Amino acid sequence: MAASVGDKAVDEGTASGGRSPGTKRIRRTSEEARRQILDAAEARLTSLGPEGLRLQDIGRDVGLSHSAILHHFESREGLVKALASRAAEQLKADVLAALVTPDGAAPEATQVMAKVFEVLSERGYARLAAWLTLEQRENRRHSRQMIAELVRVIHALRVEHHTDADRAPPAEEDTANIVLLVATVAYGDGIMGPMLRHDLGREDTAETRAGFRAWFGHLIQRHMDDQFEGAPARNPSQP
Amino acid sequence: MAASVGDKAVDEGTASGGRSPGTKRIRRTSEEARRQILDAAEARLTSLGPEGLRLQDIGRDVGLSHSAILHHFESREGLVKALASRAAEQLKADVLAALVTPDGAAPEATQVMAKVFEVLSERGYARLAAWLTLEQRENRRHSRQMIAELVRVIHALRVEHHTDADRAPPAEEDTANIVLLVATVAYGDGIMGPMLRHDLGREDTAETRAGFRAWFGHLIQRHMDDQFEGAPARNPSQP
DNA sequence: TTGCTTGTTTACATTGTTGTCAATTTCGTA
DNA sequence: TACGAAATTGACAACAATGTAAACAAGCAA
Repeated sequence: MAASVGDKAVDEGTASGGRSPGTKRIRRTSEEARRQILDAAEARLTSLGPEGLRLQDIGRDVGLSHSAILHHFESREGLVKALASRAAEQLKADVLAALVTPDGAAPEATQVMAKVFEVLSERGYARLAAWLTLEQRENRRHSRQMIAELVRVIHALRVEHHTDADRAPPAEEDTANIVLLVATVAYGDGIMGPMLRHDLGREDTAETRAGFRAWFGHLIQRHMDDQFEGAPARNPSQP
Repeated sequence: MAASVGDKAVDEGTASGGRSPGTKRIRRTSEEARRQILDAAEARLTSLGPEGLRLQDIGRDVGLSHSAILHHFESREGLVKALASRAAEQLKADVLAALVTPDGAAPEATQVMAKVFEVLSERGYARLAAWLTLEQRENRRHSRQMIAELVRVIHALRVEHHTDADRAPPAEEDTANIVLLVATVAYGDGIMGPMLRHDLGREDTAETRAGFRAWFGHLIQRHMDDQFEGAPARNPSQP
């Protein structure tokens, strides 16, 4: 995410947000202004939650009056819509990018999974999406496309790698369930993960997060590989 | 969840909510009033999202003025705190109840899992908790106790059922990961499940929800049983 | 330079929400 | 029945947030 929010308590500024008086007003291009505003809004939303999304506050973050924001987005509603739209597009782009390897080879399923987690869980999109979902005002177009694509690509990979002739190839529904599970876990982890880890007595560090992801990854991988027969009863979480 | 919210567009009522004028005012006990108010608030929160939590609206739902709500909960903040507290306690009670079988026998892990899903995902607690988490103002005491208890009980069950002498008993960390995973999925499913299913082209019916849960249950069960060697490569989602 | 476009601001209107307070109703009880 | 405690209300205060309108200024083009 971008835009600093931490400097919150300090500056008074004018009543309607904006830069400190005396300084020259800076004029951005329309796109730049929109980008900055969206960045700040996103930062506020993920760090402070729903209540953090006030036009004056956002304006103060980027050095604009709240009126300028209204000028660029028509209304607060328009800002939220734009925010949802951009987040969905970025999410889609990031995840689908993980499906394309530089050399054109087939991507590893675990790699894709890691990317989904990184974008959704680590980078805060899960919280954003959760909020937008709770407010029931998002646009599911991008997500739908992405999920379908994911199932398609991953299932193709599974079938391709399925060389064992005396066993049935995986059903597409199974792949769909896997994708559904991974997405669900990534969202759930992004939203409630820190709390749950805390409740478990674990710290919420990069290590513990990665540890859980790895354990889960093994679980999925083992299911996908169907290589249950030779696997020892070792615990994958402690190699 | 209780309290109807659907009858929203219709009644005008007085400015500050409450019953339609002319009818006698009814007097509840303090506990009853608090219960009704919390029910209505909970219903609004889960069905309408964060913005649905306005004192006047809640008052209108239960036939009270918003002042009465303030009288019972001091402030809006107090109401939200009480809401969080009660939800957490109910969740804990419901889930822990699933750990105690009527005949004193050990509970089935899948039963417990089903209960967790029912309470968290089906009954709307996940959305509630998610909102409270996004607002970062919940009380984690109950959850912490519950999770620890869950890990303890389930791990005891695993060790007890672990009769296979030539294999290492499951590590407690593995059990913790399982609980973490199930909780994460239950939350994620409750919050984003309907959307994700929709994105997958599935309807969000009791069947599709149950189908996914069953598939996931098998995955977990198979992992816990560690019975990978003899299992055929059948797809558990289509028996 | 002149003039146009448009990002930007200031001041204000409007609306909605929480919170306060005194007055009123209801019910249990002395 | 009368009294008192407590639930409930209605009107109003205080404030915060969105939205509007007119004026200002920064850049670009003729």
